[in-house]
Amino acid sequence: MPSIADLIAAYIRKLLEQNPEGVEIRRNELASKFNCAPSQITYVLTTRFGANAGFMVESRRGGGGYVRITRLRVGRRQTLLNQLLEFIGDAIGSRDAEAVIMRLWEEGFITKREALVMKSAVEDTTLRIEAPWRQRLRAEILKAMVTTVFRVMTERG
Amino acid sequence: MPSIADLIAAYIRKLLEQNPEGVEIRRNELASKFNCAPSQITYVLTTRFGANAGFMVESRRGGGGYVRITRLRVGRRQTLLNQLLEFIGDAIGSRDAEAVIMRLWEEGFITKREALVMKSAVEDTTLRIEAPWRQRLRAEILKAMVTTVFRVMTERG
DNA sequence: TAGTTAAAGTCAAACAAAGTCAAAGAAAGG
DNA sequence: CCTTTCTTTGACTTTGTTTGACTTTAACTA
Repeated sequence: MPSIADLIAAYIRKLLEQNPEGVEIRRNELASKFNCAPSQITYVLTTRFGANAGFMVESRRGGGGYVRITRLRVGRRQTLLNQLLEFIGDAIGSRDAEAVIMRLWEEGFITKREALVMKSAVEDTTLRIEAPWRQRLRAEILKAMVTTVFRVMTERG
Repeated sequence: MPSIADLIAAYIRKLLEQNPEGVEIRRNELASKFNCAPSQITYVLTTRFGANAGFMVESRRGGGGYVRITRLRVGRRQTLLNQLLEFIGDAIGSRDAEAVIMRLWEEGFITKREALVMKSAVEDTTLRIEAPWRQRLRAEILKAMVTTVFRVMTERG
């Protein structure tokens, strides 16, 4: 006998099939539809639709609140992250750094503004420090930012 | 189901699109159009069209009163930018740097993700370099990013 | 000018979500 | 059985919205 959690998960998956872009539910509504505590929905969301399952969950409280669930193109994501980190390596020049950032932007992982902010952080004019160290430092900073982008993308909230 | 507040906000945004210079409404009229308490309009104005969202709201009471909503031009932002740049100075510790970023976030100038990316760029663990230089470098990077945030915002208008 | 009326503002209370967490219960594994 | 892991629940918290009673300000009118 499947648990309620499984039924709810199946239901949400069905919704997602019908609308692959992402679905919006109301926690309490769903809970009463399945005759369970609202926190059960939260449980299903965290156990079955969390980061590692390849989904993103956003929500809002208060009147007109909602929970939005969207699928992430997960495969490409992880590989891109690894590709980029490898490409950056221990040291990287400003031109290559820019290429990394542009790539992220083209692939739709960051906004233009984020791209500009990131770029400004690793420009030669910002990193005023002796040449051999500059490349290393740039690599550190860039890797930190890129990793954050990908990490945050999979978090909730 | 979007809240009334969202509907009202959408309506005002539509008005602003049609007339980018600024828009004048009558609070009570709008309220009865949306079947809500007049103070609801005030609520929408303060939560969705405040200074941090880049708008200015002027109003007048009494007979022939009105509420005018206009996009904010650079002025006030500029002062915050200058304040922050001054605070950062030539060198800054990680705690203060974080405070700067938090301030930007609280004031609504950057998203949470942008905040996290910026923070990751200036963390101690990222800036692996001798102590006295680290503070300087952090200041440079932070100033570059903050300036970019404001510059890009201004471009968007 | 005083009084009236027509606005808009303020603020706190009530309401409406969703989140958190720990404890109790059920299944599964050894 | 006994332990561990997964599920379910409910009390409490946090966040966001809606309302209404009361205040302030401006314009008009006698």
